[in-house]
Amino acid sequence: MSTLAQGKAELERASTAQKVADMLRERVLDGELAPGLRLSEEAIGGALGVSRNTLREAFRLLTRDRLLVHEHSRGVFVRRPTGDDVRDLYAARRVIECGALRLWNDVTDAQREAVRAPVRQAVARAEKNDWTKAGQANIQFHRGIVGLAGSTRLSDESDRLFAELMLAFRVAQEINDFHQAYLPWNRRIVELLNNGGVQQAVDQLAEYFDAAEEDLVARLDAAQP
Amino acid sequence: MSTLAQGKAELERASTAQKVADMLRERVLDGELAPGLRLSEEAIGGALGVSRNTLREAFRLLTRDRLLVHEHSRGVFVRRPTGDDVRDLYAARRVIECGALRLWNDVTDAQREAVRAPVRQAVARAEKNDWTKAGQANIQFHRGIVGLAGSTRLSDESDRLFAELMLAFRVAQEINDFHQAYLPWNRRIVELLNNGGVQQAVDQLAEYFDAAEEDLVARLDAAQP
DNA sequence: ATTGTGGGATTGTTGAACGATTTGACGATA
DNA sequence: TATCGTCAAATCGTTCAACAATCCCACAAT
Repeated sequence: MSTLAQGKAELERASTAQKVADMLRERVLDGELAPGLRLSEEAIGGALGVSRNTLREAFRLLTRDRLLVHEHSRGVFVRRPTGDDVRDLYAARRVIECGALRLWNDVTDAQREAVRAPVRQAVARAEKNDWTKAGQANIQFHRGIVGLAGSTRLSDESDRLFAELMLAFRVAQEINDFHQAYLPWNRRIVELLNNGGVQQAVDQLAEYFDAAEEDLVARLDAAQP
Repeated sequence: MSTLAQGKAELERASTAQKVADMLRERVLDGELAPGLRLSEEAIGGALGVSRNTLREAFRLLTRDRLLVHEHSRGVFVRRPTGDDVRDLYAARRVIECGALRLWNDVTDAQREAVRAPVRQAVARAEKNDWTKAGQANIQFHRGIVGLAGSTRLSDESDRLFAELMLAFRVAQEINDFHQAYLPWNRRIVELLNNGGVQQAVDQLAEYFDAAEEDLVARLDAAQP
């Protein structure tokens, strides 16, 4: 029965708009479609071989994820996060992740492992100088923290916040070395959690957010007038 | 200059899809479009005088808000929240609102007042037996709590959670008397906050969530097999 | 009672069309 | 020279019609 349940996802055909949206999302997060770029309906639709109506549905999906911004009669643009956006994002993360981390002692072992494992991965990958994968593991670490809350809605929204943050990293031109600087913080947090110091771990996480936000805002304001 | 900024909102014409979505959202939250109902593209589009394509864009917007669910090649339906949905919703609220409430001593007076005022309103309206308005004030109370975080993204997402919860109330057929039962809780929370007992207020809020969730899930499972 | 098997209705997607809006260049005026 | 209309081109917003793909339901067959 379990194998049947796995096959379910494959059977659920994705709509064309969904597939187009997934493709565009990748391009945006990769940086191939740079922040601020305008996405012409005709050009993109022609290149992808889908009609304008279908493409517009894909745009709506990405607008929901805040990767694109829609301006009336002007078109859709790849979002270019500002300093205020970053402050807003970190205000949300502070509440969500610190709140979730406080549940550490009330969750399953699997949930706790979903926090610990990514840090081990990040360390291993950092030693190989694979900062791209180390950065992905860093994201997984924070996804694991949110997962402690046990709410798919909260996890989904957090994924959107993370994606938007990736855009901000790109604008600030610090995709890789950003995660690098804060990896030690993650290790400290996991150590504190393993030793029963949940409150101290939460404090560390809050400090991390303070430092990361300040750093990112500064670089962002420097990168764009 | 301030008057100019106010007029900005009026100038920003809403698209047809946006207006249609707003209209449908009202109908859904009113209960005029009952949970589980299928929304025919042809029927709704014809009644509202908009094309299928525009209507589909409106559907996408409401699907983002989780008021509608989209099933491939089957159409869109008014969401019918289940017990699991409610548990998920409250798991998210616990983290968000309890986390936000902990910031009580670090926010502006205006933010604190946005928490106190709705409770006063709810009490006044409850005395007049206007439970509909009392319920709205109850929502405002929780919106105020989320607002302590100072993140528009978090507030927007919370609004979606609240809207989805209203749907659950409707299915459980306890729109009005639900808020009534928990009004005393809100008063106690505000009292504790005013007397400096932030941690106790958070504990009270958590208890409120526990009770509300249990109650709602029970009624929901009883209302639908 | 369960399993094919139609046909009818609805959604998914496309392509074209036209009005509305934005944009940028061009020239007129002070 | 700088500012202000004016106009044409490009693009978006919306509608419409059409067809393929899919789902649903009733009916027949075993």
